[in-house]
Amino acid sequence: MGEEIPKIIIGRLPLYLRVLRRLKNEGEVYASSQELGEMLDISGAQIRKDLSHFGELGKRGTGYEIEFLIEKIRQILNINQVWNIAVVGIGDVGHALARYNGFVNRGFKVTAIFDSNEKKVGTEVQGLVIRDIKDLKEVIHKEDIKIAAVATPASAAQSVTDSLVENGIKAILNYAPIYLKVPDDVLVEYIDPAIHLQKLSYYLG
Amino acid sequence: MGEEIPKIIIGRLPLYLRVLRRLKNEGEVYASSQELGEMLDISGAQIRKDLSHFGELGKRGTGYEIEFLIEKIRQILNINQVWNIAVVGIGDVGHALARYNGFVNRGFKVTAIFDSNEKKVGTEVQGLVIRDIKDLKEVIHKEDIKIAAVATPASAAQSVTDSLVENGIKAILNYAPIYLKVPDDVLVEYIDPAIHLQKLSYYLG
DNA sequence: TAGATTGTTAATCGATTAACAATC
DNA sequence: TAGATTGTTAATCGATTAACAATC
Repeated sequence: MGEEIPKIIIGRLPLYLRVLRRLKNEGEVYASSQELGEMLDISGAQIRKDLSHFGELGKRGTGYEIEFLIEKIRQILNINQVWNIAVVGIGDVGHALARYNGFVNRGFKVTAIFDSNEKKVGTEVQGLVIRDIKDLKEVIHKEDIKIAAVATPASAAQSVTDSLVENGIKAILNYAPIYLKVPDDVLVEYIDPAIHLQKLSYYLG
Repeated sequence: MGEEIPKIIIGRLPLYLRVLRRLKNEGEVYASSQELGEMLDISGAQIRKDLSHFGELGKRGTGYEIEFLIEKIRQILNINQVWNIAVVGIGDVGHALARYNGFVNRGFKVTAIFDSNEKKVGTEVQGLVIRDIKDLKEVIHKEDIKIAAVATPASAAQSVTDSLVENGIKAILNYAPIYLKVPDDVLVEYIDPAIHLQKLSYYLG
């Protein structure tokens, strides 16, 4: 129970959740590891192994009860609650994030948006007022925000990150095309479309 | 030489490229594997091992010549050319992609944008006219497009993908929150902010 | 009971790290 | 030459897969 779960397994749980939700929507009640594996292009053995870290979640001979497994994974990932998210930098990407409806029911809600441009501050996006980046401290504490998305230009990303960390942010989704320096107890995930495309072009010869 | 390079190594090359470019901008001429490793939070040994797959690219006692290594990695990744990109689905995400300037100088250029909404078709984004999705075939061939980004709603993503594949697209950057079924010779990379956030929230207890 | 599928062990496979001779 | 750092081998570590007894 107390064992450390490998990061790579945690990384697959959200994918399991996504296909389980789809199956549930389609009216399915049970799913076997093989069935799930085929939908994700991974082996059934791997899915069983991954899930076994969290207890005996399936029924021999039957498979996994979808509704139960969804609830279980939501618990494991701590998304049986809604996390408030701050978005910093309301350019195209920040704007898209603020309006993104893929967060609904997946555990997250953008509740604060920031920019440093005086012309943007005070205007609204999706019913949220863009706040001045100077108000970071106040808003983060008031809204009890622990996760932030950095969508500023690369030049501003590190200093914005430093402010976020200083104000208690523990996890960052970084869209700026640089590696962010953060303390060991702060987590960062990177999203950079150019990086993803560069992986693809290798194989296009 | 003829050996297959592990996918995980190819995945790191774009990151190496990014820090090398940064060092070059800062006026540096040489970088050691340890220095690069510290900037990326990986070991120098791993960087040396990765690069050794492509020849003897460094100088013992000195490190790697930055400009040379950048050029070499660009060659390996096939981004010493510009790939035309099609973006399908011009909602917030598609719009952000069309206007994204992080592609410049990194090997890619959005040259065609598509939507199925008649009200959007014909309007311009970043100097590009939104084309009807029915014109996929014509435009893809005319512009010699091999890579596409899918930024449609989940419900349309698979059928759009099928059309793309039918028309010769070999690599897809998928923003729709579903797993896409494609033939073995077509590559897909996935970007889903909710999935990334779910990985983070696990660690927030 | 017969059939199906889990949970788990052991075997395999692959990636990372440590260490150091080669060499700039 | 002395110092530094690569390229590479061997050792270690970790992840995936195969196989099957347990059991629903």
